[in-house]
Amino acid sequence: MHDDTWEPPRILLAVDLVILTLRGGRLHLLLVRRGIEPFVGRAALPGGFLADEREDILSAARRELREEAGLTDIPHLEQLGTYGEPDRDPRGRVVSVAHLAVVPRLPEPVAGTDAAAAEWTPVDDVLAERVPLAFDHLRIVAEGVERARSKLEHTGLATAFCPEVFTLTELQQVYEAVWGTPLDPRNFYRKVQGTKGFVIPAGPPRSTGTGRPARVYRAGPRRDLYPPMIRTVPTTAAGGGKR
Amino acid sequence: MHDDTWEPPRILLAVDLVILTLRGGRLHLLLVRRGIEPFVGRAALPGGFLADEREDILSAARRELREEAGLTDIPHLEQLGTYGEPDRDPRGRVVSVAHLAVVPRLPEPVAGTDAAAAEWTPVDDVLAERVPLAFDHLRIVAEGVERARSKLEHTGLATAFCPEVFTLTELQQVYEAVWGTPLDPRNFYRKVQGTKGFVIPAGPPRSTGTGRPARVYRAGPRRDLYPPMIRTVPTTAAGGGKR
DNA sequence: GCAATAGTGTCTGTCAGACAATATGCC
DNA sequence: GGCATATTGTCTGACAGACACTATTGC
Repeated sequence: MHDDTWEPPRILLAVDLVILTLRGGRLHLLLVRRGIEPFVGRAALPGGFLADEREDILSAARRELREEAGLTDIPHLEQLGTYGEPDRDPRGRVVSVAHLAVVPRLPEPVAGTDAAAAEWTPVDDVLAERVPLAFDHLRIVAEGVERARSKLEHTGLATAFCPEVFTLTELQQVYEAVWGTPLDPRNFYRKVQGTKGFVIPAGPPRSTGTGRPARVYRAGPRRDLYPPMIRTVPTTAAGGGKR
Repeated sequence: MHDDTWEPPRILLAVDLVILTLRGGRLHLLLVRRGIEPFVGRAALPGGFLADEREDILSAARRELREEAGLTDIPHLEQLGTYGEPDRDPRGRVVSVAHLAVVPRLPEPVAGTDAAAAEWTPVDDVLAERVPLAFDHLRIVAEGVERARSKLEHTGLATAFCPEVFTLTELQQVYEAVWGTPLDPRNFYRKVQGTKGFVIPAGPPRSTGTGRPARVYRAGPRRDLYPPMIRTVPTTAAGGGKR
């Protein structure tokens, strides 16, 4: 197939991070402002090259999370996909392994050490292309958000958006924000409580200022939800066929 | 963070392929026998390095599929994940992008041009470690098979295991083989036919030698199945709780 | 007719969605 | 008490699982 002198090409390996959280009932994404070419000044996903020959890919993702976003406790971090089109980076052949991270709401827009600026941006603005991104990052964001939406259905990922202890209403708001659909609280309660191991009680009810105090829970050990949470589809206008 | 002379490491990029098919009602996997070090003589996934600096990752996967397995029509090929632990390959730092391919039953064990030998191996034998694999390929296979099982539930992937036209019984056998669960044909019929766009009629019934001839279908345009096909879980011994 | 497989109809329990009613805090 | 939110309960339609029954071929 090749002659004896053929050597496989060596390429640059990067990691990129889709970091999602909830702020004010809306899904937000952490973006950094690029300080160097290419795409100077453009918003981009946090990320960077492998530090050295021996760094593990997941470790690199965690390091970037720390360096660029100041995030140290990561409730959830998983590989999303690998993007390696030959021309995605004008500097040469760069293959990037994208990761999805989900974090609870944090104190404030974290100022990274490496990045010029890191800020939370509403996901809607990014997907609607009101905020242009560098490289092929728009596509990566779209796939990351869809992954998160899908994982909400049949895993306990939703709890990763919440603080250590949370109320069921807060958990419901996670679903509503990520899916963009309102849910009936009563059915939501029944569903969540009927799914053993999804959430577990954590202490006495906590007053929220107004109304009856809600019981608090923490994330349970259950990883796969069955039956899954249902992402209701807007009924197709007239008559409503099945989706 | 680094001094000005720092340069990111350059690494080798490979693609590996988990190619699944059905043979005799059992799920099989294509393996090649390694002809060179490391792991000479050991079974391994088909795969190889990027051909050159400009080759796309997906193209590389298709090329390996052709070169090592002689497969040209690929009904389904998708990225599975990227494996890059520093010590997974004794030759140095190799990062591999694994892909999942699903093909209909083929004429016979294809003899590759590159590989010393390519043969279909029952997935059970691999997962039970009766057939030892090179590198971290066992883990890749496990994740590929689980991905296939999962995609059967909520996508039309099952049709990729079938020839151009097929009967519903054949389609049912795909589910039974991949999931390892027997299904009730009558409920299966009802379910599949109630899912618009999953399969579409293709010509008159075809006699199978004995019994009533079955209607034939081809894969429909539907990609996501809702409601999903159900993978019934063996009831947990005594009393049967929900899973 | 008989064997064998394809395909339909019916019954029943479970679960999702709608929504009424009750509980418990703050003022 | 009055307001606001949390939580429980009930009703109903849709669907999954079990299984009896009919249809269509080869012999």
